[in-house]
Order: sequence, then structure tokens, then C-alpha cells
Amino acid sequence: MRTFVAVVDGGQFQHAAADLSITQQAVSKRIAGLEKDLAARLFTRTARGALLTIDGQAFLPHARELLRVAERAVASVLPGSRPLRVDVIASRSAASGLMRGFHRVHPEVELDVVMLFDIEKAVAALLSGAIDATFRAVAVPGRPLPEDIASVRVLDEPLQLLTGPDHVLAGARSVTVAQLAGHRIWMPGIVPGTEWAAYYDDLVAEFDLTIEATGPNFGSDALLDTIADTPALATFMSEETRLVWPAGHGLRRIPVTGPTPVYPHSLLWHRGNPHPALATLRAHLAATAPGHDAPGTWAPRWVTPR
Amino acid sequence: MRTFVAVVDGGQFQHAAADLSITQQAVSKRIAGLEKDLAARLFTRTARGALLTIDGQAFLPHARELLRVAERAVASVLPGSRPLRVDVIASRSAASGLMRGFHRVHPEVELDVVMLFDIEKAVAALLSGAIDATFRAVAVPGRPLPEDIASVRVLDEPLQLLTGPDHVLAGARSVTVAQLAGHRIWMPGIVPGTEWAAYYDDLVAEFDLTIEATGPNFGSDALLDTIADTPALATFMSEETRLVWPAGHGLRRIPVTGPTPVYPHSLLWHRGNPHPALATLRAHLAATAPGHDAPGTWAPRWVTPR
DNA sequence: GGGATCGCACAACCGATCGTTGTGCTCTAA
DNA sequence: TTAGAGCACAACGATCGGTTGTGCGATCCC
Repeated sequence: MRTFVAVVDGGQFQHAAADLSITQQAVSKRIAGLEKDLAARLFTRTARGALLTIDGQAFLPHARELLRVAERAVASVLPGSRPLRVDVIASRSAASGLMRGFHRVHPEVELDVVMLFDIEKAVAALLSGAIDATFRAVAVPGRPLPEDIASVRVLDEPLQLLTGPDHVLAGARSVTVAQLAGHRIWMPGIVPGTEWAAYYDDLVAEFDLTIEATGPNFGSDALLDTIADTPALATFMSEETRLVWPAGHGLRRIPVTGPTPVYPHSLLWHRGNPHPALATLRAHLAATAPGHDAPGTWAPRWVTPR
Repeated sequence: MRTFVAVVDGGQFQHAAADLSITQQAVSKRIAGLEKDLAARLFTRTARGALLTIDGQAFLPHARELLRVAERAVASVLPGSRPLRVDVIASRSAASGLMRGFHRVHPEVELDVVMLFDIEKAVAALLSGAIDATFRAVAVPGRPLPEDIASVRVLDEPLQLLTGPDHVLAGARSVTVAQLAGHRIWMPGIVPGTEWAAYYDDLVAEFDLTIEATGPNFGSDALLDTIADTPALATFMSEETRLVWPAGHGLRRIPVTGPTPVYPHSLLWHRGNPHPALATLRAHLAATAPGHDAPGTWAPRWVTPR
């Protein structure tokens, strides 16, 4: 591809050969090979150089695009000034939405979004420089953050109740946390020791709920199927999650109030990280992120204040 | 890249090897080579397979994108059902704008836009199947279209006068064609025998203008420089052309009336062309294209009526 | 706890690939 | 007609990328 583009830009094989520091014969072979693979003639050879055929003209923008993408791919793992690498807790979380908003406002900032397993791995990655920032619920009890890691609260993500059509609460327009006492809340796939586990532990302790966090996570489809078919089961789900499920399931989303449990997101970063885009991200979040600790919401006490 | 993505999808080297019909050792070597080239570890090898590192996670979307682009690149020259290939007369012409509009409405239609030299080459390309459609001013006198080539008028592109700040007409809010008699209109780069040449020949014959079509085209920058600096020179330019020129040039665009010369664009295609997207394009143009032959406009008589 | 199994890496080997040099052909311009 | 520019073909050699064979560490399971 690089050779093809070089010939187009140079106008002739010899020029491209000089550009690439190879012989004209090598360029000829490369182009011949490309034309053979594509089963299409890309250049018309003239006595004064090479001109694009129609096929070549159609191929050219794709070739340039390929080189751009390849360059970005390499840059994404380059130790130097690689794209800003941000960890989010799940692709459908509110943090992911914040990053999309950031990308809309700052499309010039190259981004790579990754998803690490838990806050421990995320903090280790911050310390090692493998990532530049992470959205997490910080300060799980008994595990203070290292000195070098800074954090700010950026967003509270409200949780809603999700039930099937035959659930007792399916008809309710909203429920209070107190009303949930005694009902079975099913949260499969919560791994002990993660911040999610700590969050639900606190929620259970404070409001006397019954949360079944056991069992493997067979994916959201299986979860939704079970919730839809089991009248006695419900689950928590972020308000922002866009669900895609087959019609006819009749799933109900019910706001929870008095108070509304919110999952508190903070941005964490390494104080010594010099990446210029990190400052841009922090400034953007400070300017645009909605508030937190609003009246009528609940978050674990161990969440760092402010 | 393909191997990298296969390992990610399969979860282990062996699985990827089976997918690609090569040995596990070959996969190991490919990944090792990629990691060496990138100077980054992409997988953590475990006893149950391979897991992405943070670098690998950041790299993955770029790798997938690269494969997508490569696939599209190959498809662009595939003889089978390749993208719809449309020829436009210039990248800044109104036809180009029509294609952008089509792409907005039908983003699912894969497009390749090319630019051929003149209508003869374009018609030959239509007949050979190298392109699927072309925007041209059809029926240059003495050269009827072949039987198999169909055409419809789609758009009239009004021309404006472009002058420097010191031109006699620079202050006019609009000029009539009659007022242009005697003034020197400079249109460098018009190649004899093309439809552009035929167009200006007719314009000159009908309104007794002085158009200097001689001289090589040194690019639009040189043209604009000369127009800006030469009080006695003006040129025609499409109303839609967005100019980018240094501040201070003081170029003036002056509408031409009584009548307004318009460059008539038609869509040409091969009657036997079965490309499904061709019908989509024709339907889109029929539904959305502005009218033509409006009162107060002028186009050469040899333009196909209707 | 120890053998069986799983999964990846290293080594040796070998054919295909891709570069080189040398040469010939064709088209253009003087 | 000739000189030169520009690309293709041929022969050759180094490197690359595949294979087979084997080793090593981790996990699983009785």
C-alpha cells in the first residue's frame, strides 16, 4: 500500500523507489504483485511515468485511509506521546457516556478506551503508566488510594429496578428502597472484592435488602431472560443503560426513590502524569459534569467526600 | 493483524491457528513478531489461553478498523458487486455536492468517486463497465451519445464572475452578460475538444464575449493570484465553489444575469448496468435534484432537452 | 501430591518471498 | 534516426515465514 501511494504521489516508479530507498525493479514487482492480488490493473504505464487507471483511482482513497489507520494503530501503543488511555468500568456505564461527550467536544484528542477488571488493577495500571485515567468508585473501605493517585468525583449514576411483567412491583410507577426489603434482587457476576461488591454490601447493610450476588454471569441476554420469566426476581440497572431485547419480553424499569441509590463515579489519575490531554479531560469534566451527592440520593459512606 | 484479531476472538493461540489453517507455532511467531515491531506486549500468556494486556486492549479497535478498511479497499476493485463508482467532472463541482447529499441520505451505499478526463473517456468507461455513472454536460455537438447510454438532466450550476479589487466591474452588485462584451475573461486550462471547451465556444458565439482559454493551468492558486492582481482580467467560477485564499486579496464574486450562464449537469449511465445502487442513485436524484432550464438562465442549445 | 493434559515457546529445517544486479524493450523527444 | 527515459523480465541470494519436533510451566483431577 505504501508503495502504491508513493507511486501515485511521485507519478512514476523511479521516484517512488527513491522515496522508499529501494530499486525501481522492486517497486515494479510490488505493484505487479498488488495488481495480481487484486486482479485489477492500477496504473497505465507510459513513457513518462505511471498514471492511475479508473480502478486505481477508486482504490487510492482506500489505500490512503489504510495507511492512516495503520499509523494510528501503531501510535496507540507507542510509549512516547500515545493517545490518552482511559479505563471505564463498563462499556455501557455513565463514564463511557462522559467519554463520548468529551470526544464530541474535543475530537482532536486521540483516545483509547479500555476496560480493566477492578480498581486494584486500574490503580496498578495508573502507577505503571499503562493507562492515564480511570473512572471508578474510589476508596473501597480498608484500601486507601496511594499517595500519588488523585481523584475527583465526577458523576452519580442512578440505579433503577428492572423486573419482569409478572413481578409484584411491575405496575409501580416508582418504589422506595424500603419497599424492596424482602424482595429478591439478583445481581449475577458480581465478583467479591471489587468495588461493585463493596457497593452492594453497603446497600444491603443499610436498607436490609436481599441481594443474591452469586452465580456466574452468562451475559446480559441471559440475565434479561431470567428476569423477564421469573416473577420473584428483580435486578438493578443503570438508568442510562440502553437495553436491546426481543419484543414481548415486557421488562419494566422502575425508578427507585427515598433515597435513589447512585453509583458514584470518580476520575482517578497519577499526579505525575504529564500527558497534555489529561489536563484537557480534567478541565472538560470539571466544566461539564453534572453534580453529585444530590439530595435524595444514596451512596456508600466510604466514598471520598467531594 | 488478522492473526492478532483471531487470537483475541478465539481466546487462545491454538484456536486462532485452527481458524487460519496454520500451526500454533506459526501464530506464536506472528504475534511475537507483531509485539517486537510494536515494542509492546499484547497478550499475557496463561495456562488456559491468551488474555489481552492493556496495550492489547488499546490496540484491538485499531486492528479491527484496519481489517475493515482493507476489506473495503479490496472490494473497491472487485469485479463482482463492488461499490458504486461515479465520475464527477471536478471535486468542487455541483455534481460532487450532489454525491455528498446522496451519501448523507444513503450512507449504506458504498461509493467510489473518480475524476476522468473528458466525456469521451467517461462514456468509454461507462460502456466497459469501469464506472457506473458520470456527471457530464452531454451531447457536445457532433458527438451523439451511443444508444446504450442513458442520460437525465439533474442540475444547472450557475456561473459567477470573479474579479480582482481593481477591475472596472469590481463594484457592481451584478452584471449582465451583455455588459461583459469586450472584457477579457480568462479561463486557463480549458482543453480543446472537452465539453468545457464546447460550452465556452457557444457562450462566446452567442454573446460576443472575449474568452481567453489558452495557457496551461498552473492551479487555482495561481489563477486567483493573477485575477486579483490584474485589473483587466476576470474569470468565471461556479457559485458553489468555496474559495480559500489569503486574506487581503480582495477578490469579488459578481452574479451574472440576463441571462445567467449555467453549466448543465446530466447523469449518464449504461442502460444495461445492473448495479442495484445505480437505481438508488437515480431515484434519489429524481426526488431531490433542483430543477433546470429555469427562466433567466442560459445553457448551450446542444444540451439534450428535457 | 503427582501424573495427565493443556497451551505456548524455542530450535532446526526448508521453501517461498522479496530484494538486488543486469539487461532488454518501448515510447518520446530532439 | 538516435539518445534517453522509464518500466519489465531474468537470475541470484538473503531473509522471512511456514513446518515438524520438542520442552517447559500451569492447571486439573483422581
